[in-house]
Amino acid sequence: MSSPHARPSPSPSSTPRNLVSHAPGGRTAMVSGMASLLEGSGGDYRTDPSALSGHLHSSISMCETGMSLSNTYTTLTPLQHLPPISTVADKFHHPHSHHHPAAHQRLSAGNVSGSFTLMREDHRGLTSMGNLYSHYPKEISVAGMGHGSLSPLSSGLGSLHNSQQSLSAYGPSAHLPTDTKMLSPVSGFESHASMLSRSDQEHLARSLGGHGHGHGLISNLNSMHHHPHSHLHSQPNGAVMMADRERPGHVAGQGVSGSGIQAEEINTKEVAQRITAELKRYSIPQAIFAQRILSRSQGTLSDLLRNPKPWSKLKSGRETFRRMWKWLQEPEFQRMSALRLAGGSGATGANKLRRQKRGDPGQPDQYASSHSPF
DNA sequence: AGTAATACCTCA
DNA sequence: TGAGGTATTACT
Repeated sequence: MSSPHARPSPSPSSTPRNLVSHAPGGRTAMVSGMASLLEGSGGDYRTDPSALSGHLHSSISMCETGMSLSNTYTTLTPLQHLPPISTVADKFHHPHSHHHPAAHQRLSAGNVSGSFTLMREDHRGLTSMGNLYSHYPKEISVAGMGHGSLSPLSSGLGSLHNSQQSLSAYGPSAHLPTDTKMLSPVSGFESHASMLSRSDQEHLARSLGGHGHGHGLISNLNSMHHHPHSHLHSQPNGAVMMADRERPGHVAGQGVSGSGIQAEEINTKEVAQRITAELKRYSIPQAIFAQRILSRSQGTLSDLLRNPKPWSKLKSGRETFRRMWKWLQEPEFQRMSALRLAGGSGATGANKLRRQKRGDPGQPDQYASSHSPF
């Protein structure tokens, strides 16, 4: 290892990267909101939940119910950072429901935040988070979709029929080719749901599922469950579950080279866009998400997000997409916890260390997350 | 497939 | 103008 890596001399070869138009959006402001949540409340909701319910709106009182689980955070293992990426490859899908078969429990099928096995009453947590988060997301939704002046709900419902449409409102996805035939007959569900604030999501759920079955829907949105059928089910999150015998492999280059009993074909494009949207929404820097959730570098994430290769073309890269996809399944607060814990506890120290090897004081080590709200 | 590093962009 | 963040690309 004589030559670690020849530093590409800062050759100012004018990189033609100005052809992309970024969608503007006051992020820093949102970051502040997020920062408050994660650092202030975010950190507190694990250690001092009562502080929240103390001065928040009464509706947060529901959170009291879920607060018990907040305690769980403190007691539970603080997230054993990221397992070897190959570890979570194909084993995160069994909903080993022990006691309550059809109930309202979601299992965080061990991975990023697998430490938290949350059992809660479906939308409770979501609702409470909705209140907490109400600061920032709305703003961005306006910025992001302001072109159409669509209310989140409207666009969301619209996406039921055209899942890509709402997403295409975001810069990077605006240039979507016409081949959105991959999947997502129903992906519109979570598609828009994830874009809505939690409270909206609840409303939507209620609207769609009625009051009696509302939680059922949410449960479906957040947890995976394979049907005994032998047809491929489009998961509401951009993945298609395939029976071991019904393996297309001919669809628009998204064929699956599954193995074993189950092959989740993830619509990489869909996931990429979803992630992009979520990151934008919550002002989560790519670098943070990449490192904390994906255990990858910012550049990698950026590339994956912008140029997602079809699932069939992926090899080991599938793991990365699986993580993204998995993260999308998590409820808000769990996602945030993952983001925070993974880096805040210095769990992924190894990742950060490699950045520091430069030892050059002049560089704003943005990856060190020293200043990051996360 | 990913990392590292930097050019470039947007915002406060 | 500085800082934070993203896109791009050479290299492994």
